[in-house]
Amino acid sequence: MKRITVLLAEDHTVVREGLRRMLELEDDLEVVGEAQDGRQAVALARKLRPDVVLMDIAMPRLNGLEATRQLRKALPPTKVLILSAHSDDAYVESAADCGAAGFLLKQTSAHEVCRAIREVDKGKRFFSPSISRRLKRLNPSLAGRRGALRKKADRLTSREIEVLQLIAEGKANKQTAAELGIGIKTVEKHREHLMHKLDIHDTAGLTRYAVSAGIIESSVQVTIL
Amino acid sequence: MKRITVLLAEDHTVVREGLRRMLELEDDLEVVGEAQDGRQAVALARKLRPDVVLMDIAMPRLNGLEATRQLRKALPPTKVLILSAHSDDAYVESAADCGAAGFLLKQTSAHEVCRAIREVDKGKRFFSPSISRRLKRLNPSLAGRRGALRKKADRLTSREIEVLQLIAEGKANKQTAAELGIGIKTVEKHREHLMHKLDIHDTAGLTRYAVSAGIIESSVQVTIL
DNA sequence: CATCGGCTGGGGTGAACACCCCATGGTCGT
DNA sequence: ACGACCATGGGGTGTTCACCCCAGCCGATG
Repeated sequence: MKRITVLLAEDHTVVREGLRRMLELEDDLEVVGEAQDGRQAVALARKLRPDVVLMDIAMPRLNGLEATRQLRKALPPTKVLILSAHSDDAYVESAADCGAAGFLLKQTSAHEVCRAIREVDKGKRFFSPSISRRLKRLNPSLAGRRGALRKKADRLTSREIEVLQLIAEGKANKQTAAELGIGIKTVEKHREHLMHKLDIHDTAGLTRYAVSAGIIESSVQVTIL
Repeated sequence: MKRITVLLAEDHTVVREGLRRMLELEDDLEVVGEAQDGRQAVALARKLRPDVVLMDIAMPRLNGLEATRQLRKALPPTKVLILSAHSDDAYVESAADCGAAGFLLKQTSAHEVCRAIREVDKGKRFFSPSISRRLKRLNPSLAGRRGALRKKADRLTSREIEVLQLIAEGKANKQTAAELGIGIKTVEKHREHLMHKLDIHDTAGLTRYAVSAGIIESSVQVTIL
């Protein structure tokens, strides 16, 4: 019998360890890797090609939603199951847009998490009951793709959101460039575009925007240990 | 040998279950109960009289800090170990005020959590390293063992808070100086003191601090992401 | 096929900032 | 009365940033 390979992406170590234990109790599930942030999750997924990625949303360096978008693009067969503590409309809404196969709340039991992993591995969708209700309320048509509603011109690109998060985390352009493996001038360019699109022309404003948009949390722990 | 009895208070089921598994791997620890919110934690602790309560902060009905205060009053011998995802100053500071014996971040490993439980059971205090640094900054007397007196050592002055707010609002030093009717160099000096006291050395970090400390709101309404 | 947008770069300039030195008053509490 | 802390300043130096110019490559879209 083929076991379902799972990659854990969760920045809280004790939670991640607990999740691994819970999943390892199941014979048909195999945790093949652990990531501490979104960027690491994308990198590990490319390397390990797991069947399912169990992804937290609030993570340093690259948040789970953006990581999901990149992952779905690079590895279409890999399913992403969002596991979030919160169920803000913005989260639930964009989780579907990002191509997530499911959305679970951390209030869910481990048993339910395992069940969800098996379902999404089979190609089905799986949402926590409260999430399903919310989805119906937000988007009765269920067909997704309401991107047309937003102004195309002012919408941030995936790369820009990525840079925005790093700015809000306090990274200098040089650090951001190193982390993304691109040149400083390019980072400056993204920063410039961000400021123009959002009509916010200072770092503090960008940071407040990132917080209120849920791209980061106000109490990010950048320096652990 | 007597085992250390532990009560878990954590509203996220899957996290709570994972924690239980991790603690049960240790021979000297025994999970005697689980609470899904602060009020239930207080009630169960009164009934079960555990040695240590592992308490999350963000919980429904009654938050972990207030629960800790009530618990310490009703059951002085019971030690409370805070396990939080965030390390906002307000949390850390009041955790000590509430009589918590320790403060861990969820970034901590399970091994470290077990160690902390044993330490606080023995009557010692236990803080995550990053929390210790923060405590020293907020209140040096508490950093050492059993400093009961509160000394306002490195707390921000009202002028500094004033400047911090303007920084977080995106004002440049020149604007701030004009608004406060003082010189630019003086503003720079306040900014310098802020960075030193908070150990935060970038505008984004100061802004996040101001948001999490309630000095400003991240009030921008957003639909992106 | 051609166009458009996104991502990637380089140059350059002036402003702003981080971080060090220094000093002068004022107000506390010991 | 003395040190401490605070607020107010000046000088200087090196780094970073905001904002303009320029361009090539690629993928999607028409």
